Amino acid sequence: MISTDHSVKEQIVSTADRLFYRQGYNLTGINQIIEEAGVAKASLYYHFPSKEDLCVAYLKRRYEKWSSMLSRYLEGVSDPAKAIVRCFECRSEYLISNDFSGCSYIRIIAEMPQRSDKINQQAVLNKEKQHQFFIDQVKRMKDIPSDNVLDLANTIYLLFDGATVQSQVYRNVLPIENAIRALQKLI
Amino acid sequence: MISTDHSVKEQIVSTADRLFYRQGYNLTGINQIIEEAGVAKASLYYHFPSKEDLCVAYLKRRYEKWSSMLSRYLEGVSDPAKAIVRCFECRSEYLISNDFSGCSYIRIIAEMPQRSDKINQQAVLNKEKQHQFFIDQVKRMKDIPSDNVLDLANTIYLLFDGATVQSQVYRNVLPIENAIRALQKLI
DNA sequence: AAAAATTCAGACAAACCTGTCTGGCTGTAA
DNA sequence: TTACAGCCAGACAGGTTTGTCTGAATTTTT
Repeated sequence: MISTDHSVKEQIVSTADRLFYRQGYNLTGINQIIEEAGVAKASLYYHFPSKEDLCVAYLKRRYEKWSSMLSRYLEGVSDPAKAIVRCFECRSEYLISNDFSGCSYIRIIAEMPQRSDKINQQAVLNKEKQHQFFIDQVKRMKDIPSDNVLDLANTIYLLFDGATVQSQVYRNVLPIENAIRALQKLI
Repeated sequence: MISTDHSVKEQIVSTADRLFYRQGYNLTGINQIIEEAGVAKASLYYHFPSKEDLCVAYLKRRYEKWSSMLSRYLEGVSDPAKAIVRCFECRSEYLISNDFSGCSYIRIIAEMPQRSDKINQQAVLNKEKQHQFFIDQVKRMKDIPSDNVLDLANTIYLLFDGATVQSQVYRNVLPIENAIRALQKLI
């Protein structure tokens, strides 16, 4: 039960993750997912009641991938200012290794503008975690007056999303490099 | 001939503009467009060979709308630093009056990741015009060393896209206000 | 061994999609 | 008057979509 459950369900999620991220949610059909995953359609609907639920699993998976990659980039880094720069450097590698597909949370919101459903809630939740990361780092920085912490974190967060989106648009990491230069004047 | 031609084609484009921007390109069907526009399907395909071509017209229309709105915001403004702030204030009203649908160029690229077609070219072209606006304004600013012009313009451009995207995600204009605060420390 | 959970292949339903085509109507231009 | 541009309604083709269902096989748990 454990090994088979893991194998089939894992195969479905990882295939959906790859296709949703590369092609977009609306342009990826269930039939393509099951074909490339090598599983039966009934197996997919056994684990996920609907495509929508599979999408939520996809967004969670994206966060896990980003999060573990970021952890690797932060190994041995104790200075919070350095950690923020490393986060942007991580973003650069993340986008390169994912064919400049941008931010999955932003993209899913761009694709499905109607709100109040599971998908949008998960996307916004994930984005808030990114926001919180910058708040946490700035709080750890010395000589930042406490009433400026949120402002600085928000500015960094704006640069982060701007750089991610522009890297997707132009298909290169120059916007990330621009953001890092801007960062270094701020912190 | 002139009035009828204008009336029907214009009706198609303005309806497509509204629906593509609100619902997204892939979730909007030709049938919904012709129904809400009150025109025949043959009329739509008389003016536009394909949905793709209609989308290009939509992107051009979006630029016209943004551009004319920005011009109103810049009336009587001669100081370039003030013009940049006004551009962000304009963005705030633009997003509010469009139900926080974000940037149509970014969204279309997010929806259709495959490149080298007319749609992506038009989207990138429109984004480059936004970029160029900031470059032009920064160039007009006094006491900016010429080798810092591009860096400053790029930073502002990053804040602009970051604020636009986050306003769409969170459905409010707080990110724009954050960006304006960051701006005022830069210029 | 019996029961329950998991997986399979694939048909099927009902709805949608883009784009084409038929055939006819109207108004303007030559 | 003839010709053509513009527009109409709607059928149609050929494909796609998500999700359901059948019925059987396999694995795991009890």
